[in-house]
Amino acid sequence: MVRRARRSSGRVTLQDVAKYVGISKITVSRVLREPHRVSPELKERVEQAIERLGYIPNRQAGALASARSHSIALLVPSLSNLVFSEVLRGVADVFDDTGYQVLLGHSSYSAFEEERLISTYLSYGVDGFIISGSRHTDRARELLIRSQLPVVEIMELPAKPIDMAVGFSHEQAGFDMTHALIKAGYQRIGFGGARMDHRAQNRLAGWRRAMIEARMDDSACLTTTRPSSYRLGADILADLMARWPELDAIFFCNDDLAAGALFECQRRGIRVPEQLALAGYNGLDITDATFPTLSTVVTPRRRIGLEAARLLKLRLLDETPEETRIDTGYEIAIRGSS
Amino acid sequence: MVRRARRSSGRVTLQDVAKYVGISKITVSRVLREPHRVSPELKERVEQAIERLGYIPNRQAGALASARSHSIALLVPSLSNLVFSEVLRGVADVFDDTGYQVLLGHSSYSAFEEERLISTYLSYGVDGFIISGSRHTDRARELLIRSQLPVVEIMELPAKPIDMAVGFSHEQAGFDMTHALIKAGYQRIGFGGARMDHRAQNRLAGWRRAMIEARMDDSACLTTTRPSSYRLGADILADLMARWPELDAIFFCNDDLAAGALFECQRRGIRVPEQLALAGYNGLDITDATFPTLSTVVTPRRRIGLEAARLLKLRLLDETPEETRIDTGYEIAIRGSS
DNA sequence: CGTGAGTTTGTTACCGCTATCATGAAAAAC
DNA sequence: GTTTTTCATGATAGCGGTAACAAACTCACG
Repeated sequence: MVRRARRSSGRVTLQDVAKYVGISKITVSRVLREPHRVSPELKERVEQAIERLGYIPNRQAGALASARSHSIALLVPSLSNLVFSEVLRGVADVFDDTGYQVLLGHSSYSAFEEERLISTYLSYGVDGFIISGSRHTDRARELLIRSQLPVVEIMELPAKPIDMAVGFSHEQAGFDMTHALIKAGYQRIGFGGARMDHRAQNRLAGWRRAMIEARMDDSACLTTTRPSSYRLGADILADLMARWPELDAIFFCNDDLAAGALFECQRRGIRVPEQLALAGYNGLDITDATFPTLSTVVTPRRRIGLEAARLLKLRLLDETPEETRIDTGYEIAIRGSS
Repeated sequence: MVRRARRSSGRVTLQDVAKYVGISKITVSRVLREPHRVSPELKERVEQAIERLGYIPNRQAGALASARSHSIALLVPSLSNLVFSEVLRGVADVFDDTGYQVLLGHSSYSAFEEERLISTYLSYGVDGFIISGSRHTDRARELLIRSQLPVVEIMELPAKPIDMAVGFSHEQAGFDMTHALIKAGYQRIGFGGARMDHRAQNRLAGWRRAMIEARMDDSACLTTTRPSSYRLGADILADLMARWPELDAIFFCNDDLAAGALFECQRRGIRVPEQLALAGYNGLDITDATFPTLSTVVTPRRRIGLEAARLLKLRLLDETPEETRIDTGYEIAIRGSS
């Protein structure tokens, strides 16, 4: 019934390959890691043996022996948010063909879950971290610092990163978009937000600062901690318009909400942008596809991934990056909806 | 005494905890894995020591010693496709709090990349696989079979799975949606497709079968291998309408295309569904949000993830699932766009 | 032809943990 | 009271690799 666990897994090991060729296993190991140090003929024979026996290296053993796992962790809040899939693409582009494996984790926007993930990936022996956000639990911070591993915090731009950082100011981006709306002549600008994580709050803060600087009323603000969705965008639009019918523009803390609001406007016959202007945040594909197209803050997600990976890679190769805190900026894209 | 240089990583190990408490390391190990086998007082002291020293287990060492990594691999074609983030959610829901780690890999719709991923995750010593699709390279198949690990193929429903399978027939789903359009009275139904992976081709086949069965013209079909996007949906719509202006309905192989086409209709002043009906595939959130809402084939992505994970988990616990090939079905949702 | 440097291969000792078996003491059974 | 079982803990030997050092062999050069 209960099978006795064998000590040996039955898998082909280095030793098996070595015995097959009639050499020692360290030489087989060298063929895989430092082929130039092995004579061509022997290398050839070893490679054939590997092929014939179907040998697959055991990375756990390798990592244990060398104290290097050749893997890094990329921690994001959400995988269903397209924002982060582009970050991943950037990271993957840099680490492809370097022999490094990118392990993906998602914290569901929870700092505690993030802490757990950090702990998990430390136990996997990752060689470095790329982590979204700069808000962590104290213990998470401590884990990272004590690990002495290279860490890149991305998306935001903390004043004092744990180690390195690549991102931009969401507060300033929120300010700039609001400012652009104001300059375009909109008088009564509302704000709609969902999820309201740290970054969304900063966008809101930017909106508020711009409104106050322009001596405009900053009361038309509706936020919820519920996760963002198209439907929620429609609901928020409805609520905002019910409470502040005089609004002539709404800045949403992300594109999903803005798109959902646009659909709701179409449903209600509200003409965009004539009656009501809309703006989103992130510059997802959809903002460029809807009718009218959506004004938005285009955030350089892929570039953030690329730069973060570049910094981390340098560190992994024991080189010193010229800078360790990169402001990628963003772009205010005024489109059909405003 | 010439002492060899130590290779130790400097990290806190089981041995350190054991020494701190004044016991052997195997007992510390037991506290973590089989706490009931350790006396309560000792357990308490060990736990305090672990806390105090900040011990984090090394999973690679554990996996190496026990030949069990307590991790599984989930391989999907794409992470930017929201279809798969819901599958992941289902899988994660089952494996949360089981001590199993879900390692995510994406093949970018390439069978060769998939093969590479399988090899990589085998070298990580995963205990099982959940793999999207049933089209694999010969070597990938062989790797999986030889590994003797439990494997669940998902999304499609192959006649002869490698091991287990959870999915449904995309051909039948394509047929059913087309059939529903025909029954609703549409006379000239086109098909628009992108990416055209195996599953998309099956949907096309279903459309074609329904058209032929109804003795309708199945020539109005436009597909491309380019990746799907909203913009591409607009382009395909434009091309279809240019070549077959008489079309009164279009079935797209996914929701992104359908939504993009809808936006393009709005742009061109084509009334949906009066002048042209649209239908998508997958039932993403957006289909329920646009105006009009989009008819679509709602695929049970989360459930597929749940069921696949359930089967795999049973296998990992050495239990035998009652069935190893689950047809989840799907739902034809007729909404505002048709 | 001896010598030293460079190249190629091997030996040994771990990495940090767990499987297995062993041990002594306490509890249960006879 | 003795034997058996159970419980709590420990000693030992790996798991499958790699680092560090060592040895054997090559080859150029004086």
